[in-house]
Amino acid sequence: MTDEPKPGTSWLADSLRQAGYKLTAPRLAVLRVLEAEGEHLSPAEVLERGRAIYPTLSRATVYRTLELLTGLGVIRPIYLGDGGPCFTYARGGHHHLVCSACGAVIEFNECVVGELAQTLSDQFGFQIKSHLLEFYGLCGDCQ
Amino acid sequence: MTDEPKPGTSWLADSLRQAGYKLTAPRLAVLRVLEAEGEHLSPAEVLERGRAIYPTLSRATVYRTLELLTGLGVIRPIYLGDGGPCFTYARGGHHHLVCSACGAVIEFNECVVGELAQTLSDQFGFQIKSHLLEFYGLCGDCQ
DNA sequence: CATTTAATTGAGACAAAATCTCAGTTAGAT
DNA sequence: ATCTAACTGAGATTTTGTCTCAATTAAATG
Repeated sequence: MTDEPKPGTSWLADSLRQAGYKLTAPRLAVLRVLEAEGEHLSPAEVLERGRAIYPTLSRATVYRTLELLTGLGVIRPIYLGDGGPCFTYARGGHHHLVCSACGAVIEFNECVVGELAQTLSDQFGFQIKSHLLEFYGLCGDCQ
Repeated sequence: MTDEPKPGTSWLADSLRQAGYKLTAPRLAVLRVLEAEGEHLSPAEVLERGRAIYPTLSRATVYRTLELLTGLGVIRPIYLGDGGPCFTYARGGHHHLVCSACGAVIEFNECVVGELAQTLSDQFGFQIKSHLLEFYGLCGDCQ
């Protein structure tokens, strides 16, 4: 075994493989970008960074792969500030304070939704994988 | 005093007026659409429905008005499923269960964030106006 | 009520983002 | 090694969002 992980052994890659999708070089490039950055990447950024890994990566493939991963529930599009959608892992929780005026995003860690998640899961027969909790308002500077 | 609107006046219109913006017919058409539907309207839908009220309403005006209201913190863009952004009131809380597979959105009412909101408000000097709590996963049909 | 003025508007050019098509390529099963 | 359905890139196309500018208008003022 080398120190380098084999291609296609990450959580994202495993998700694709287990769902029966092929692990192609263009897809692996997208996965590597998502795994390297992890948070808050727009499709355009994924394309740009992905081409550093796999130069002929096409925009269509980026969108297709993001859609695929979204459908599998392993990444999620979210909205931060005014900059269009970006993608983040759909694992665990994401917690933001978003300023309506300047668009600043503050992350916090308290998680108060665990019990509620269980209740909702039971109540609606919904299998919960992740959550997003955002507060909107005015940051200290903008008040 | 109270946020309860007087009869004949709307919360959105009052927000614009109090911020010093003119209450024009095109803007009122947009407000009426938002107030009639309230939730989850895309800019294209606002334009289409707005033109039923004010036929020459332009796309630019829709975007400008949505941006204005967003800047005032009275509506918020959110992403549901795979569609583009849609707008919803930035008042109180919005609580969704979103299915990663089929895009179904279930709303629920339990609110567990009140105490946390106060804590964060104190901790970050952030004035909180609304929140969004979404759970992602698989709905009963898609499991 | 008429005048004034700065905010607001629509139309359409423009730019950016996202989707679709299709012939060629490829991962992975056999 | 072969086969085949899944996948791909390139670029056309559509959709979405932004910008400009001359014309219009809300509302303050007299």
